[in-house]
Order: sequence, then structure tokens, then C-alpha cells
Amino acid sequence: MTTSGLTFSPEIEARLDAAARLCSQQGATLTPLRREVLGLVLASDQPIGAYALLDHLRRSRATAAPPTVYRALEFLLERGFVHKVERLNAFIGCPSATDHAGHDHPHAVQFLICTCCGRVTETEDEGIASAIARAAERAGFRHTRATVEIEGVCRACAG
Amino acid sequence: MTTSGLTFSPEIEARLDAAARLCSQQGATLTPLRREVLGLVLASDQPIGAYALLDHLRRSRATAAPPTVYRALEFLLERGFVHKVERLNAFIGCPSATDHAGHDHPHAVQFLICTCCGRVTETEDEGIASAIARAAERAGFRHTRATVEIEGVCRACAG
DNA sequence: CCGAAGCGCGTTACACTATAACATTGTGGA
DNA sequence: TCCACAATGTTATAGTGTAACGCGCTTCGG
Repeated sequence: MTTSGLTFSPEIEARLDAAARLCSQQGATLTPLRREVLGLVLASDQPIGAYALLDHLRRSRATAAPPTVYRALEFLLERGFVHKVERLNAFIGCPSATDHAGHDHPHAVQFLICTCCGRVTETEDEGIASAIARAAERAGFRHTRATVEIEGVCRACAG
Repeated sequence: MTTSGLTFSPEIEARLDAAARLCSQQGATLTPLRREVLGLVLASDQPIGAYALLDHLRRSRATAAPPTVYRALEFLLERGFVHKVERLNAFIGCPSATDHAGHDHPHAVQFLICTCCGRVTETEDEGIASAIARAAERAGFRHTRATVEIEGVCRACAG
């Protein structure tokens, strides 16, 4: 094994390639480090914390430190490739960011956090988004973004 | 000064008294420590962090440590006297908890976070709550509570 | 060719947030 | 009296996040 970095499943590699294309369209670079961090987030079926990412990262980059992963995450967050789940202090990959290219305005997203299995799914519910917009306007509040994190039990766990 | 603890404004003292009454109705006790922590949260015009609370607390209780304030906050959170703003890792007093007594089911609340002045106001918007309930049901998700934190610029800051 | 400027990352150190675990105190009841 | 429990004290540590400085590399104008 002389390859640099990790290799992920074909599905994830395809999404990483798509992310790389989006980056270069924007004049940014999905460097090997950023690609690896994004791959690790995508490969996790649950939200993953920064220090868990760091542990994984160190398998291929022994000297990685907190700023290593936080800087990569900052880059990925800015571009919408990953999201942060505030209640969990953890990160998830954004399914839509690499699917349909370059939706410029950051769609309002919501998270469904299953307290049973720990998985988090993302939705883009227009009803919630517009209800928030109306409530903000009614309060004279010029809103820029909203964090919506819904806790409960997912369909699979509820049986 | 031989009084124990701090003293707050008459408005806040009145709310503290109301909270104490609610506690005793529930068989709980708003101890001097808990009362003081709640008073400090209510006296802050912005969300206040646990360690800022700890600093204030130490003026009257020199030996206070992190668990001191976190345990008081846990008690106050459980009863809805304070809320945590996840994006800020900080706490705010709940205006409605001490106003109208004993609404048993925890109303869905939302926060409007002004990125300009740092103040956070609380709303109880039925439109947002029902939109969340609909979206969750559509996803087969049995939701128990939702965190809604809306960032933007408040009316006062926007001018 | 040279030097400045900017990006990406390494590296060290530290700040901030939160909890575990055990000890102590006081109160009320069997 | 002894026990049980609630509340807090106390010590230590875990978990999350950032500041600050330096270095190598590329690019680009002079």
C-alpha cells in the first residue's frame, strides 16, 4: 500500500469526485486532506464528532491535530458538503450537496435525530421553512438561517 | 451585608418567587443556590454561559465549581425555567415559565438569535410547531421535541 | 530570476464546555 | 439511633474548539 490517504466505497468516491468538481467550479480545491475528511463523514452512518474524525484520520496521517480536522470541516461546512448537528456536536454529510450541482442559495434543512439508533436524516421541508420565514417577519426579524433539529424515534426504531 | 446569596431587581425577585411557588407545587425545592443561578440567568440581557454564571456565582460562593452551576442548570432546565441555546452553548431565562403557572406540556419554543446585538428572544409559534409535526409525521418520525434557532438581525439592530 | 502574497497545512499551546466519581452535610422517617 | 435521601462540596478528568506562529508551495508582477 503506497497509496496516499484512504479509499472509500465506490459510491462515496463518486460523491467525493462530484464534490471535487463543484469545488473547482468555485475556484476552490478539495485537497487530499479535505477529501479524506469528507469521505470519513460520508462513510459514517451516524453523526461523527471532530475527535472521532481525528482518530480515523490519524490512521493515514499520524501527525494530525485538532486544527487539521477543524479546518477541513470549516471548508466543508462553508460549501454545504457537511452539516453540523448542534445538539450532538457532530457532523453529517449533506446528501443533496453532491447530488444536484451548485444550488447556490443554501436551502433550509432540518434534521431528524433518532434518539434510539442515533441516526440523523436530513429533510428540506418547505412548510417548516416558510413557517419560520413568516414567524421571523412577524417579529421584525431579518433571518439569515435557521437550525432545526427534531428529536424523536425514527420509523425503523418505532417498528 | 450578612444576607446570604445575591439580591436582584424587584421584577426578577418576583419571578423567582413565582418559580419557587411552582417548584413547591411540584414537590421540588428552589434552593438558595438554584434561586441564585436562575436570578443570574434572568438578570442577563443576553444568553449567558455556564462558566460566566460560575464567575458571578463565586462572588457570593467562593468555592463554587462547574458541577455547582451545571447541577442547578439541570434542575432549572428540567422545569423549563431556563432554556439552552445550542448554537451558543448558553442559557436564557424562559419568560413564560414563571408568568402563567404550570403549563404541563412543554410548549415548542423557538429562539431568534440576533447576530448583531447578541440578544435572543423566545417565541412560541404555532405555525412552526405544526409544520414540524407534519414533516415529522410524513417521515414516519415520532418526534418528542424540536430545537429551532433562527439567526438574523433583530428589529432594533436593523433600524 | 527574485520577492511579495496567499493558501494549505503542521505544530504547540491553550480556552472553553461538560461530566464522572466520591465525600460531606443536613433532614426526616422507621 | 440508624437509615435513606436530597443537595451540595470537592477533585479530577473528559470532550469540544481556537489562537498563534511557522513552513513549504504556488503564482504573479517586477
